[in-house]
Amino acid sequence: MRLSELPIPENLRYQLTTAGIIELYPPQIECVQKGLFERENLLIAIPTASGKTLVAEMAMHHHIADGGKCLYIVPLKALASEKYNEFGNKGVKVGISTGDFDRRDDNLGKNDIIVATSEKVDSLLRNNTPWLTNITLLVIDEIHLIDSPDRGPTLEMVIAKMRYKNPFLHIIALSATIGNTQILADWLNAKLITSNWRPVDLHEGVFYGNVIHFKHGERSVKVVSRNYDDLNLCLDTIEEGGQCLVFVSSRKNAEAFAKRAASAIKLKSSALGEFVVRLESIADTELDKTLALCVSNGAAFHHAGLRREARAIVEEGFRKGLIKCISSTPTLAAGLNLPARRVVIRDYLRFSTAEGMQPIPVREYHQMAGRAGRPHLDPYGEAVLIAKDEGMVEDLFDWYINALPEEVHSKLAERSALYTHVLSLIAAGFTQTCGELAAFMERTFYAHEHKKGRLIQRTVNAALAFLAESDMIVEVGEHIGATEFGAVVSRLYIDPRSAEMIVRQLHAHSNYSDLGVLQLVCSTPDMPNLYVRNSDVGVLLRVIEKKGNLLWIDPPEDPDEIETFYRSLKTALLLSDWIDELSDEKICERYSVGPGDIFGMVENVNWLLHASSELARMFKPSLRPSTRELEICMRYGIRRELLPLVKLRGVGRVRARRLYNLGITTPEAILNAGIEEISRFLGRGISEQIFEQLTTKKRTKKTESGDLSDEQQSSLLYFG
DNA sequence: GGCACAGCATTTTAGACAGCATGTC
DNA sequence: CTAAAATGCTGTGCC
Repeated sequence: MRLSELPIPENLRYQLTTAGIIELYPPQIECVQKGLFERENLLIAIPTASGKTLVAEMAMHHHIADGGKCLYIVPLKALASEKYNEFGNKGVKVGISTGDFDRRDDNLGKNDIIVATSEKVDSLLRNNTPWLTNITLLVIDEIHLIDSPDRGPTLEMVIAKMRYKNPFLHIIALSATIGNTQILADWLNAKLITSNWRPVDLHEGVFYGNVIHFKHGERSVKVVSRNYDDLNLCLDTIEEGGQCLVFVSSRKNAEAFAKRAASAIKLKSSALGEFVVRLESIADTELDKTLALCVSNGAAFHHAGLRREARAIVEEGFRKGLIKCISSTPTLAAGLNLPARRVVIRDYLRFSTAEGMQPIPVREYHQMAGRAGRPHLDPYGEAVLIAKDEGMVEDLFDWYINALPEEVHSKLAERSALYTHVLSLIAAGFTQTCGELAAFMERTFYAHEHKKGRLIQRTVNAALAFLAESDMIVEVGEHIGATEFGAVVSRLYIDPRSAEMIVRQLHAHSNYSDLGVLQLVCSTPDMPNLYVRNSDVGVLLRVIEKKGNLLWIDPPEDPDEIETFYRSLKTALLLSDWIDELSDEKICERYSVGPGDIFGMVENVNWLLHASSELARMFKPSLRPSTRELEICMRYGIRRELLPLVKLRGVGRVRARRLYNLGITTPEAILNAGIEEISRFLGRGISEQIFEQLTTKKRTKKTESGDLSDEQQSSLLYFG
């Protein structure tokens, strides 16, 4: 089937043709035949990189041409950016909405396509965002994630809510290959498209004894290193002109492999030098320096300890073919599309606290293996598992290559999921009575899967009891409504249990302390915590002894709970070091984390501190100012004394500290020092910018006080 | 006594969504 | 609790 035969807008056809797309792939043809343009709901379960996105894109343009509006849901912020860029510049208006972008952007709804994470869509639904009712096509990318215990329920609820709001919604769901596609398709009222077709041949095999054993045939690999099979596999592909992706089970493993690969590859190219320089310019920790060193030889590692910029540089270098190999934790498996000719799945066992070493799921293997082979660039792709002994060769074929993909099941009945979702249904006005609530739950995938059992009702009741007990909802007869508290909690998008803890502790303490508040928010279920090592315990005990009076939560009696207590305390201490202006390097060393971890934790705690200061406004106004200050200190990573200075645009943690140490501690002091003086310390351009603000601010203040002359108004316009 | 180091024992272990309001050196 | 690599610790041999 050719592009020219399809009922898609002319400009899209043109764009695609220019990009070299003329003929549709077989699974794409099937989508068209099954009614893509007749607005049949579709569940498309086909391998990665076999053209799912194009199907969705054609459908979206078809809707837009008809005056429709499309919402594209993705699981990751990085994926949202990727899709946003991909859909742009094709004659339609594209918007993006994730926690990073869009600050209550009223123009967002003016776009034809909106790309958003599932949590963000849930948040928009809770705020009754008006344009959501105008959505005619809902695309759900990676819908198999409905199976995820922590985030799946949100996705499931978002789909149910969107269908409830808009009964005629056209749905296209994209999925990895899964075991029980039919039941998911039935729930969505969708036609099913499954296929194993791939645009590039994928050779899957197991490596043992210097030979890759494929289903048909084998391939021997040159022995360069006596000790390292993984390295030999990697060098083999590079020699052939390809690139290699090695998946390992821990960050340390990823780093160790990249170092070995770097010293074996020793590639030098001037193009690579640019990437090294970029990495060095943002390097302030050992981790960054190690990465730069590896990259200078053509190898890299990739994991969540790296800050986003560093990850982006590595990805770009690999995509341009300059970096020859990346060793990675699962970050790259689920994230953005970064294909390589050969993918080595070295560690198929991964540690889990509850169960020890566990084989990774088949679906994850497929996700990694699916990265093998770049369409149009590689003649084929290879996915290679490494066997540790001869007997494992057969096993690995059975476990992964010939295995059936796992089934997907609703996790909505997990107790922890329902507190927030039940509250949101009530607070956003989806359901007004117990009966309506039960009826709404009938629309979920969970109910579809468990037609007879009504197990979920018990969990719903437990959630209702908790919400009523903590005054977030009130039940009057059959009617259920959210209190103001409940409505705020739902909109802040925090777990009701977190909100309850925060409010309870705010009530219990009049003696404000930064550490106490940090300890509190770090103890909520919304905060992921650091791992506590044996050697940390001594340090923690000393802190409890010395700063115990500042803590808001006492050590638990129950020895089973002490671990959790230590973990939240350690996390609070890291954040407390951050607002004590300890350098990234020192923090990374002290807590054995990477710069990416610091960033992630600060971002996470910012969100919770914001929620806390909102709750303080409602329940404990006396603590509101301090909490609010803490929030700002956390955002910049500064001590309180710098607060007046960072209010100025262009002044952050570094410049504020420099000024302060010079004795210039307030904006007024800056004015008094004069522009010449300040320029000597901060440079001319920045100083001019600062002084412009300071003079503007004066005028604005007058405006606010009420006496507004014509002159002032004109100057305001000028500065506005 | 001090030190280097082999060899054994113990420890450690992936990832990442949300609010709000604008700009680090 | 299953593995495997990194890290810590102990004891030996050497000067």
